[in-house]
Amino acid sequence: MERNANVPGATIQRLPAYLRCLLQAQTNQMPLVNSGSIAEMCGTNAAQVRKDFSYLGELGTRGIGYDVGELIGHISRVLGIVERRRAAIIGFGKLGGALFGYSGFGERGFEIVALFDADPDKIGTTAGALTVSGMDEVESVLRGQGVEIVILATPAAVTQSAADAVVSAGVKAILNLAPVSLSVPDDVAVRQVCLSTDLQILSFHLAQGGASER
Amino acid sequence: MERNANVPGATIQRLPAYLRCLLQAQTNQMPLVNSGSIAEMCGTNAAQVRKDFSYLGELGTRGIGYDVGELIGHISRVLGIVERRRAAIIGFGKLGGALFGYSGFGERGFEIVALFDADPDKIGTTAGALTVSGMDEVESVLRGQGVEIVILATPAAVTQSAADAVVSAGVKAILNLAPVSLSVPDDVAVRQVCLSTDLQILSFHLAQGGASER
DNA sequence: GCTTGTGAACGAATTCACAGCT
DNA sequence: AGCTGTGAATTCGTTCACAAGC
Repeated sequence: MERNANVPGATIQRLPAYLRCLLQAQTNQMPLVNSGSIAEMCGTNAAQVRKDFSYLGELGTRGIGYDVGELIGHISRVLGIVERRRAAIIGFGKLGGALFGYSGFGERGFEIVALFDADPDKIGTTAGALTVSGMDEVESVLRGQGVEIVILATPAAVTQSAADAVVSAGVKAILNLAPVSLSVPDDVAVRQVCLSTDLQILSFHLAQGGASER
Repeated sequence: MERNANVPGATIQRLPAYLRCLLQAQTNQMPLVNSGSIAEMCGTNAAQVRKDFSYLGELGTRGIGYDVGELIGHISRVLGIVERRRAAIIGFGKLGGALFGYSGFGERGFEIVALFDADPDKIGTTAGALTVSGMDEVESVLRGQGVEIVILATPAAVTQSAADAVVSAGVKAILNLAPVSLSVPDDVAVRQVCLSTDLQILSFHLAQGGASER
């Protein structure tokens, strides 16, 4: 849509962290930052920060640094979160419930507008302003609500079929919390989050003795 | 400790996914697999799989493939999860509670042996076989229990100080679920998991139109 | 014949180092 | 003088293509 197609994937993965640091700088009444201070806050290095930002345009002023407010606006625009995106959670168990209760999504550009679960005892119950829907309603509710992103917090065994319903509803972005690799058409973006995986990677570092990472 | 120091980081990050697929193959009574079938299960390609495994040694048999049981053993050994590692959760709110209730850690090499929270109302309460301890006990309990990995599920504002206590206790691996970048000595491995970050990356893909990712 | 293991080619990402503005 | 923006150099990771072994 934009010309951001040339922004490297590795850079995009760091933009949210930059955004977080910049919002904090803004809270701390800092009107300007330079690449060194951003690097320090995010745990990278100054050259990396400048190179990353350079893919987005010429955002700074030589000799001065970057305007915090402008940078926040620019990164938000690139990430497509200038207005909040509508998301849904499928699987309203402990994890799904914890995520729904988490306020961080709202602050970072996302609004949860639908909840789904397979358990008949949960269907029809309310959580906040929402009512939990059943799995047979996934497609219609997602379409009706204009959901753009779905978070899968389902048991592993049913996750692929949930994903299939989500894809049928025309959703193009899925965050999968179940420990299975999904197969979806390749115009659908999937991100896999698996805490066991992260623990195993940490375990490797323990097995090695020394650390150093990312 | 081992000679695995030469295994590239990118390979290590894929080992947990391979392990997951292999365990599933084992459940399905498949005694052998080849690089192509592993690739399909994990969403990579065969050359990648063979190259990754080659860093761990010569694990397969030409013309035949890989023995599932042997591979599982080998990868588990490299990841250092042949015996379960002891972990703790700091921050026993909704998220911490959901993680504690999750059985997947136990199946994948980890045992939760301690819980901590700052809330006086929670301290002293029991969850499963454990009693929730206060933040002033972090260092002593972690040492006493021989905890190797800590999961931080604390509010952002107190996460750095919790991390400091964890580091003081001699723990060398931290999984941080709070949306802040931690600063720790560089012999401590940290992995940052932030769902908002992942949602923002997905949002970028939506903003672009097409997807394609990992 | 089929599948692994691996050098070599290629491509992506990071770091360096300095020219260009303010 | 200070800090950004960026080509060039380097490092890291992936893919290719084929020799080696069952």
